[in-house]
Amino acid sequence: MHKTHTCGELRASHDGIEVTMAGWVNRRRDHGELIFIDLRDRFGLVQLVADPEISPEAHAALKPVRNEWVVKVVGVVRKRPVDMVNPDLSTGEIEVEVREVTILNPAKTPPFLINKEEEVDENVRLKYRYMDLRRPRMAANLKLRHKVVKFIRDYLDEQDFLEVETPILFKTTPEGARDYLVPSRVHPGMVYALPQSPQQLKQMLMVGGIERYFQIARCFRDEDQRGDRQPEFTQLDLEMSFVERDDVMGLLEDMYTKMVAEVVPDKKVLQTPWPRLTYTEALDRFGKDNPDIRYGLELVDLTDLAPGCGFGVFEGAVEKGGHVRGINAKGLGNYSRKQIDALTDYVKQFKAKGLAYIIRTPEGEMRSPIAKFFSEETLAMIQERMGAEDGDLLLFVADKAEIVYESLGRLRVHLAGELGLEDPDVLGFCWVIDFPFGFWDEEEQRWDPSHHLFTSPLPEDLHLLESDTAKVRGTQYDLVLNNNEVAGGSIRIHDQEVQAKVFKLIGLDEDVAAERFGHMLEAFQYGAPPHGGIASGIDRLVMILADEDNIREVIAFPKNQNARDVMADAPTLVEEAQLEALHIQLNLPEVEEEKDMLDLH
RNA sequence: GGUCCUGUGGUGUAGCUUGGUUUAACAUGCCGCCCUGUCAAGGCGGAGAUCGCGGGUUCAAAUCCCGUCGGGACCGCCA
Repeated sequence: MHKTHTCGELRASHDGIEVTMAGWVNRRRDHGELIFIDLRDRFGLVQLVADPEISPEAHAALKPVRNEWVVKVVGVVRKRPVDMVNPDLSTGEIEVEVREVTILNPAKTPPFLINKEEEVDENVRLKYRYMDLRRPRMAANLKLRHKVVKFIRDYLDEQDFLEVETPILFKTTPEGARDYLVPSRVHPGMVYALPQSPQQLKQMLMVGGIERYFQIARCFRDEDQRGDRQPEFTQLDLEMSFVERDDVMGLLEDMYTKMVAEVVPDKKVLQTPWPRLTYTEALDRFGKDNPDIRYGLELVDLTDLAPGCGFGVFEGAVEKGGHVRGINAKGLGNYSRKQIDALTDYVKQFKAKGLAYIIRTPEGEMRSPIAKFFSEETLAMIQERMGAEDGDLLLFVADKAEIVYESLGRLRVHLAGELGLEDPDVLGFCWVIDFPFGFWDEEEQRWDPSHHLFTSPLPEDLHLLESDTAKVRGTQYDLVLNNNEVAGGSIRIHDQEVQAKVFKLIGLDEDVAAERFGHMLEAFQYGAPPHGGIASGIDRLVMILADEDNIREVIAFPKNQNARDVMADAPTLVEEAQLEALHIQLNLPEVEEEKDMLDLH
């Protein structure tokens, strides 16, 4: 070992001992004769002092040393005089008097400062990611991520789960997201696909008698990026046999509640046990199936007041079967016309035609372009239902139900941001259950499962599966945390007949189903236990626990929005010989071809 | 595929609206000299940007216009 102690562990009690330390130069303060160096490793910072009267050789050796050089020193721990203690440093009571110096590696001037919290262009950070990882922010995020995963592994191990690895090279399934494909050399023209999730495999493990399985699984989806989406990401994937949905939900709830207490003890879980909302309730109250329950601003249904209310927009929407709903933006009664116009533009992104409003100024005046249409009674009833007081701003959308939910649900989150209602130290976990089993796809003329095609309907709705599909609810459960879906699962179909009916509903021919899922259908004929499970996005979960708003901040080597690795510069063109071995001929769009040719030079 | 935002020394910003006292400013970093108690050390001096790229308008462009490339946010997409 190049070190006897880490840079974070020396205390006053080590006074007088000889130590060997190694790390990176975090900062140097050169007084000419006396040189101070803050030496950094993953465990902390320690002050080295080079005094030419004690060791002229060591002093001379440290003279040329600069930031981020890697050095090893032998020295003696000295307690600092009381007035020179640095209370901001865990090792601030001592310093190390340097006797010998070895330069393990000099370093070029870093592209950005490691020792200073400073916003740096993300492209630069990603190009020099190995430097970025030395900074406290990334180091802390990776440590937190480790702790989360470690807790999960320990907890599930104690609950008799087995961690089983499943293949990365698997079979393409055209359902769901676009697959990443891997061409086969041995089988010309054929491909493997990287798994979008180990869904089928974990169900096969249940047939295999594993009973309790989990995996910290890498998943791949070839879709466009977002702040919370990467082409490859990590899921806690788990599956259990002989369980019902309460068992799976209960397990995850207990595990994450304990995990939060241990890993982020400063954060507070909003409510225990976690609230359970039906899909319908989530939409009615929050406008979305991934609600942020940390604050109010809930949607208020005014649909029943619309007929004959006198305001044509409301009446018309309801006549066409739509809804009228509102939000009381508490305390925004001082909003200007311009600010309200900005809110209107915001909801128009989500296809709302407009945003009606009633202002109650803090002085008790009412201002509204629509109030004049209503009778006194209706106006009073609207305000009463919305709990309106002086100083409030009432906002309304009247439209098709989906548009009302989407626009007000988004507006609610937007307003909460403006009002500063999103407390990062509060974790608003909640379950959303009783999802519709599927949604009718008008274009494709078939049912589209709201979870996936192995999700079992609720047993009590099973008899409606073919007669009244729209009324059937699934066993799906989603775990939502502060506006993010962080887990989703279901009880699976283990009955071939039910599975066959579902395939039919979603428009999968029997022979197509057999080709794609024959292995599963066959397996289910050999004694499949009832089973269910859940998958939880680790990146998203850690992102929230780390107070980051981008998933890239909790991934060591993420890809950018164009799915490029800017450090290694992947993806790249490939040698002709490699393509030949894979029996592949390129058919590039003309413009792309020119661009790629240029890239080669 | 679409909408919006963005690009100025190594890094972070100012300047751009209203073109010309700009020889492009400030902070930090970098280099050199001085300095024995600093911990964001200090003092003095210095180097470093043809303002992403291309074209246009103009007597004159970082600044206005068009195109293009890179980055980001969002929509579509993500069973």
